[in-house]
Amino acid sequence: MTDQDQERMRAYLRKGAGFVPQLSVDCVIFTYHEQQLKVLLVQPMGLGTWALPGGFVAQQQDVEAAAAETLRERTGLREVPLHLFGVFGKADRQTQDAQRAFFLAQGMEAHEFEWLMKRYVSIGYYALVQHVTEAADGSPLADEVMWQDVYSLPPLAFDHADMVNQALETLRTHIDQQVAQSRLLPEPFTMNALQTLYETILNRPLRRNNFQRRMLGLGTLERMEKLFTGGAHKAPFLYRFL
Amino acid sequence: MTDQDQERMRAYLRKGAGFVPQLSVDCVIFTYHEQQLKVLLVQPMGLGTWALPGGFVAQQQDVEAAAAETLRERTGLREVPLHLFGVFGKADRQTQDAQRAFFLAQGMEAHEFEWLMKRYVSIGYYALVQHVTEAADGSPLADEVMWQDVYSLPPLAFDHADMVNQALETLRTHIDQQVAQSRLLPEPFTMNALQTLYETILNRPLRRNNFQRRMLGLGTLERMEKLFTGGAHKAPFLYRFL
DNA sequence: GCAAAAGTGTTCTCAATACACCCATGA
DNA sequence: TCATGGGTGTATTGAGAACACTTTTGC
Repeated sequence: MTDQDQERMRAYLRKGAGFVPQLSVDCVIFTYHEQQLKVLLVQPMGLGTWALPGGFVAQQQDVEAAAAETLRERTGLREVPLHLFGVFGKADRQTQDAQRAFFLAQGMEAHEFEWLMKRYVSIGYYALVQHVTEAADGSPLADEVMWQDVYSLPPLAFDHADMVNQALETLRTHIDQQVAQSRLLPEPFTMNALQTLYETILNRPLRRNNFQRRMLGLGTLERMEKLFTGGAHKAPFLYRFL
Repeated sequence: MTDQDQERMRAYLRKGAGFVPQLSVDCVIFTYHEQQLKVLLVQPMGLGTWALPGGFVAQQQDVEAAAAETLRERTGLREVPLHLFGVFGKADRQTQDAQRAFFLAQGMEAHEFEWLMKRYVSIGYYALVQHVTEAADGSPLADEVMWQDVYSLPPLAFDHADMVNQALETLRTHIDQQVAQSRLLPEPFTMNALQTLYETILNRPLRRNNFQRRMLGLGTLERMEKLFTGGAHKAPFLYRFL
């Protein structure tokens, strides 16, 4: 959690105003690095559990803008299209104990947050973004923020593990658009690199030749010159998204 | 709006407690009657505008349960699967004027609801249900409740017209499951009746023979005996959903 | 018998799939 | 030269679309 977040959080906890009560946004932010599909996790200070980056919605703020703000603060990324993937509105999705621990971790006294111990409804947004290691202010991501392999997640707070799963399912059904828009791979890239990315997201092997035809059929790839360097074998074409 | 609703509404307005503040659910409830795709609309007492049936979320209530409750009160239907189709969270989606008119229509005095004049975030659910003309208590649907042809809607409150459009898009993409689950047609029905239903929902003509093959290919239809009565021509098969 | 509605068959296309083969490279 | 990775061609399958033909029925 960034300092800025702490600030907003404290302001919310103390003032109890300025935000829409009992409403939050949580973001499942995927990236791809070192052949792994990763999710951005945060560890609110003093709380021993990892969680999704989330935030509150200011009274004058669109709900989606609140999610975008969270994304910007944590990764410095702007103009990234966020997509709704679910609403988490079960009355008992947060236990009283977990909530209390959360507020205590913010350094609050019990009497300060007792009135806040109500159920929260959370709106879930996801995005697939470039791998970044800097927060909005240009500083490196703090210790309490990390990219974690989606296939080996630590225990997460509340129902955040469910959220990741639902977001992942949604990402998979919209993989073509998401990958093309994300500009995730350093261009130009080889077809093999693109295939590995797809296989990582879908978590299953794809057939090389069919994959190539399918990708070229989408009409979003431009073929460029050849690659000579690294390969110990035939030099593959390079591509980039239109 | 039913009496029961009025009651809940007043209680909310007066007590300002018991519900999650600034959060609502709105339901787009589709049915099919007289070869028209219809949407359930309500007209809050005294307000000159039609609106979607909506409600608030009690503190101990799941968000989806709040939507189901609305559906049950208005139509008496239970166990109907509701599906999320969107979140409407723009800060300015309700104008102050419209909100004021809404509260005034409830018979409230200005000083009673002034503190309530805040933005609302609404969770949108939709369902495709059998055509019913009775509310939960067995009484006929009141004057302030009507089924209206989706293709000729009156002006709706707030952003409810957008909601209907989004819900309709979602319904169309899941038409097979929705129609099969809805038990909308009186069984047994002819293939022609089913096709007309599809054409009404999709708002475009379908080819008779291809439609038949596609439907039978779904594996959810059971073919029965013949129909003799009405037809002035060849007697068609009858079907029902498995 | 004829028009209209209903049932069924045929063809074409396209995408997805699976299999197979050739090419280029560097160890 | 040969194992490996990369590029491409081909056959098969199934769904969807478009067209055609036959069957049944009341008038």
